[in-house]
Amino acid sequence: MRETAAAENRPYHHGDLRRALIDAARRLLESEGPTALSLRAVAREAGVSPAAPYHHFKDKGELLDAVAHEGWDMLNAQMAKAKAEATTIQDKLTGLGVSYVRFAQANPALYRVMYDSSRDKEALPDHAHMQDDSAYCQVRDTFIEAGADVNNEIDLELATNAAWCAAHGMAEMISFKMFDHLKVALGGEEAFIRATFQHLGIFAAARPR
Amino acid sequence: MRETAAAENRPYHHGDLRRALIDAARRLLESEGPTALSLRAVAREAGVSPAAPYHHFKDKGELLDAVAHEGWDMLNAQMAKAKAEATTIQDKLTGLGVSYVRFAQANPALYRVMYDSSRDKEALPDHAHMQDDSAYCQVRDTFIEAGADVNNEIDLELATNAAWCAAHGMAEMISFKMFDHLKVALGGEEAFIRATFQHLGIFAAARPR
DNA sequence: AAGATGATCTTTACGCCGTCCAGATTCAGA
DNA sequence: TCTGAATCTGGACGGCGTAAAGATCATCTT
Repeated sequence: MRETAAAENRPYHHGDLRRALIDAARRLLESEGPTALSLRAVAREAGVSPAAPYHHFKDKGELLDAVAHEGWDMLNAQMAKAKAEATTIQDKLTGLGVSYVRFAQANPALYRVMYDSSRDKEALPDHAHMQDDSAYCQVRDTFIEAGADVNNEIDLELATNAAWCAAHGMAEMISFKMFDHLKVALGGEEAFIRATFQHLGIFAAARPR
Repeated sequence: MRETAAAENRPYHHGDLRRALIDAARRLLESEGPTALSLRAVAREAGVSPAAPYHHFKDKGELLDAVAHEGWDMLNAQMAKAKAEATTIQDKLTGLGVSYVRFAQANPALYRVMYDSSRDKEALPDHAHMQDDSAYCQVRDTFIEAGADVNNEIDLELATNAAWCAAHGMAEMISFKMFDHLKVALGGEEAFIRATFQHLGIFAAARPR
């Protein structure tokens, strides 16, 4: 008797069920949305019994955490690419912000999981803002490149936080239909994002003070 | 046989079960958080059978919508109060932003429900941004009072949207522990909010352009 | 090589959930 | 007063997260 999903032939026990579960979860997240993502559905998609995941994750939340972790890694990578491709400091800053919003827009369900699992712990995961290649550090470093005062740690963090607020706020707003006419008037979504950032100042110009 | 919750003696059928259900939901939301808010629990809290709510709401989502609606009304009122109490235009703008964030902070579960039920419809509810007393219109009007060009509708909407992004982003960030040391360093949460807004420009100064 | 050990997976079960349906109760209008 | 509609109850269904107990299988010890 064959499983319908992605199993085919299982070598010993499964091989790497943990990996398979995370992949199945991300597949379901894309295709069915966040509300349809149940532990049982993930197990089903991976071709395994409903209780099997408990040997790899303490509970559903821990599986979601693992999915969120990969989301942050993807976001960090995408922003690094955006920064690398930009030439001027100005472009780097704006590019980072636009890249952030575009990620949220391209992976809305994943983006939601990333913040939901953060909110439970009342903290963004460390690798999302503490490691060298993190989105947070990339923004902060760009502010430094732009001439921000390295010695004023507080102000540097404030600026980075402000940028994060702007980007996250924009990421949540852009999917609301109420702004569609602005996108049209400005000639596309990216123009809308850039225009909003311009009003917020922070991504449009480095503001060493 | 008496119910344990808030029923006591029911006159005819219940009186106004719709009202009672919304109140029960908000009570549970405050005390138990958003994850614990099930339709059955709400019915239980209201002292009524699990199927009773279906005579007043199409499904769970519609009950949540009603709760969200009251949340937006509360937010609009709180922001109107903040604006009325401020004297200068500067104070009005900053006060609106601070008031928004404070609301989200004081009612985190309600704030979550407000945006979750919006996201499902891909639109903020009309009364949250279209009526005269809405938070959106209050911010926009203040920009006008501050000298924004009334004829440039697009730019005015962009500015208002930008302000909303900043406030919402800040509202989501402020509960993360990773910023606690900034709150301490700046001498309180409100100072942290104001300093961040200052970096974002938009709430710190009207920016007619 | 053989058997023990422990990790992995399945089966079964429990209580909670959202929702539907059939019947009871009560209100309102003729 | 009778009738019909609105409101509420009780019970049922399938899906959920998760725990416990048993089966299976890779690996380690001797």
